[in-house]
Order: sequence, then C-alpha cells, then structure tokens
Amino acid sequence: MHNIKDIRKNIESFKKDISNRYVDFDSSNFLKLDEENRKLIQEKEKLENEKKTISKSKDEKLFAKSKEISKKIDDISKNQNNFKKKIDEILSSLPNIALEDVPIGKDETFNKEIKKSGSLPNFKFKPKSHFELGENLEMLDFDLATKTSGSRFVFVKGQLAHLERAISNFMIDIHTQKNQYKEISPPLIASSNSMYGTGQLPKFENDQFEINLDSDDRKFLIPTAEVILTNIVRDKILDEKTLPQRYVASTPCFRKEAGSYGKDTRGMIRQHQFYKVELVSIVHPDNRLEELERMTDCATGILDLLELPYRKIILSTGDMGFSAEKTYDIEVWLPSENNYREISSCSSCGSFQARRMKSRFKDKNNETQYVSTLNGSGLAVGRTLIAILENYQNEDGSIKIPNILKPYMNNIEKISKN
RNA sequence: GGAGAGAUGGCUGAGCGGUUGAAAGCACCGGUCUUGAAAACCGGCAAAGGGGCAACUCUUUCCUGGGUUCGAAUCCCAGUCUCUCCGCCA
Repeated sequence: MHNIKDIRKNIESFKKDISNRYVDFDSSNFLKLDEENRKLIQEKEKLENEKKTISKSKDEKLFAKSKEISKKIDDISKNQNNFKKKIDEILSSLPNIALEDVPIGKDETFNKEIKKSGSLPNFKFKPKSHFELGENLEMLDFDLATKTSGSRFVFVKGQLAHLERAISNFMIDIHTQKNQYKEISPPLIASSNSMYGTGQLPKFENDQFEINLDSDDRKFLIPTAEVILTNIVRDKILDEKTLPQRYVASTPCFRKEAGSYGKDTRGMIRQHQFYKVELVSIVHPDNRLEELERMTDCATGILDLLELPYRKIILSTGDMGFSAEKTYDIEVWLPSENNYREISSCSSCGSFQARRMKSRFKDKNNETQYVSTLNGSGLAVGRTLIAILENYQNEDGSIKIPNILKPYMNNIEKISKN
C-alpha cells in the first residue's frame, strides 16, 4: 500500500514508477476521486464541528437543529465513503514501487544474473529427470496422488520422504543456530486480514485455497508461511529495541496455481501443496537493504552446504512480486533440464506490507514510523529434493546423500531401490 | 457443546451519559543532580485523517458493526476474540 499523500505530491514520478511495474493506473481519475473525497471530508468536518458546539452548549433550543445536522452528516458520510472505497480499491491493487537498481523490463527476460556458484556436475551418462528417478525408485508416486487427491499432488515415500524431512530439519537448524532466526511452528490457515496485510488479497484471490467455514470471516490455506510470519507484527507499534525480528518456519504451502495450466505438468516442480522453509525479517527501514543481502546469503548458504550449483539473479520490475521493491531469485541447477530453476526468492517489501498491516515502531525521536518487512525462501523443500535427486544421481538410478545431510539420514551413503 | 467473566493508549489499569483523548503506574524521551551510571526530582509522551509554507488547527478513534440520545468509552442489539469452569477429544 502506498501513501496517498506521497502520490498526490509526486503524481508524475509515481505514474512513471508504477508504469515500470507494467500495471494500468489512471492517475487523473485517481486524483479526481481523491479531490472529491477530501472536499466531502471538509464538508463533513465542518458540520461535525457545529454539532459538537451545540452539544457542548447544552442549549435546548438548538437541539432540533443538531438533529438536522446529523442527517446531513449521514448523507455526506455515505457519499464520502463511496469515494473512499473506490480510492482504497485502486490503492490496494497497486504493486510496490521498485528500487532504483532494479532492472526495468516487462518479464523474466529482463532479469539479470548477479553471480554463479558451484561447478556443474559432469555426468558420463544422460542424467534422468527427478520424476523418472523417483518413480523408478518407487518413492515418488504421482498416479496415487491423482487417485486420492487430484492433479498436481504427489506421494513421497520411504527413504525419499525421510530425505524430504531431513532437508527441512537441516535448513531450520542452520537458520536457527547459525543465522539467528527464531523457529516458529505457525497455523497453516490465515484470516483475510492477514492475507490482505502481505498482499495476497484482494488481487490474487484466485491463487488461494479458501476454506469454507460457516462464519462470515474468510479463511485461507497459507500460500507461504510469509503470510503468517509477517503478520506477527500486524497492528503493532513495536519498541525499536526489538528490531530486527527474524522468524523461520517450515510449513506446507498451498497454491491453486491458477493460470499455470500448461506449465510444468510433469513432476513435482509445480504442485498445489509443497513444503517450504520460509524466512521473514522485520527491520528498521534503514537496515532493510543490508538485511536483504544477509537473507539472500542465508538462502545461498544452504545451497553451498548442500554443494549444489546455483546462480543468483535480480528480478526485473515486471517479474517481481506484488509487494516487493527488490527481489533476488536463487536458481538451482537441474541437469535434466540443462538449466537453472528457481529455488528461493528473497524480497524486501520496504514499508509496503507494513502500511497494510499497520506495523510501526517508535524511533529515537519518539515518532512512529513503519517497519520494513522482508521474506525469502530458505529454501523450497520440494525443489531442493528435486535438485538433490538430479544432481546426486548415479548411473544405476540410486541417489547419493549430500555429506551435510548424512547425519540427518542415519548416515547412509545413498538411496537405492529396496 | 453447556455456564459465566471480560475486551480502554507501547504495556498494566481506572472511568460506566456532558471539556474524558481518556486518571494512575510502567516503559520511553528531555532536563536537574552525579567523575560516570543508578536512584531521586522536574518536564514531555496515542494514532489516523483533513486544512495550512509553517506555527498551528479541525475531525475521528476506548474490540467490530448497528441503535438510543442534543450529547456515548459509558445505555441497548448483533458479531468477533480472550479468559475461567464443566463436557468431549488428538
């Protein structure tokens, strides 16, 4: 959410900034609504003041007039609320503005590679895809999932299920023990307030799994733990001393993936449900860029330990998420695709989410300001499993266990059939 | 599922129809004192929105939404959430 005062003041630059995000914004209409809204507010406040004066005077002769004024106020309020609603609708659908160093471009082709790390595996045979490997091992079962649940689900079985759990535990251990994140085991269902706070609502309702309850308030399966972890500070005025706050959680994530019907239909790249270890930082706005680098390092640190090759890219203005002002994607090497694939996405959201959530802190001058929020995957567990399968595969279809994971896997050397 | 109690500022907690945006305490900020710190004392300290270059000023807000009233934190209705007790259950 943007500050409407800032928009008003710098309408031209705002128009330009928002156009860099490739969304439509009718600025003249917006300004008109804003102007009308403020005009009505002024009318209303004048009447309210009058009414207040009468009530204070306790002059019975004026009581009738006060009643009349009340009616007028009601009318104006209704009208004004309509304008306010329209303004809020527009405002809440506008994405965050990108920082200056973010490459401008309409899609992922404008993303920029920042660094490459690790050496690509050199197979003496044709590497198989993760789903071939998994199915041959009889440890990934897509057909069974189709039977029990439908498309875009998977059964992970036996030692591969163990490996998935090991990955998750390993990541959490690193983030809590080395990276100073606090472990959280959160609810997997979020209220619409929370979904609004992080920016999933109102614009991306179609991507969410909504839970049907009898009550009026809507609930959603979390698409990422970011929703819950970030909303920890919703409606709060924090003590500056409590910053930064860092949270990590490993949770299932649920996504409808509406509009991705043709994409990644084979395998477990794109599922309705997957595990992800999520990092969230709540920080002083001055420290947010530093924190973004730190968070990204926390994510790549996991890949370093797993000895998986990856690259780091910065997303272009058109490819960034709704709430982000700057995003790094970490892409891991997938031999079967001969390409890199997203395994983590780390974003600074600046005050964008904080404004929606009303998350503030008192600074040294005793002024309240909005905190900055950051989130990143550290990492997507399902995709890490995929990356290990493919990068650590042997010619006979068995999978070597990365050294760092062995303690989490009863020190076995490899996973093979039976 | 049944029966009660409650929801007030960053926090604790008074107020229960008329300058109450809200006592008191804590926390926080500034000052005096001190070699420094602590203690003590003095002062400041809610948010959002509107108007104004600014000083400043106006409006709204005591869980949410309705209602009563000239006037509501205070009264009425509905809802949400929290706590206690009983029942049931991972």
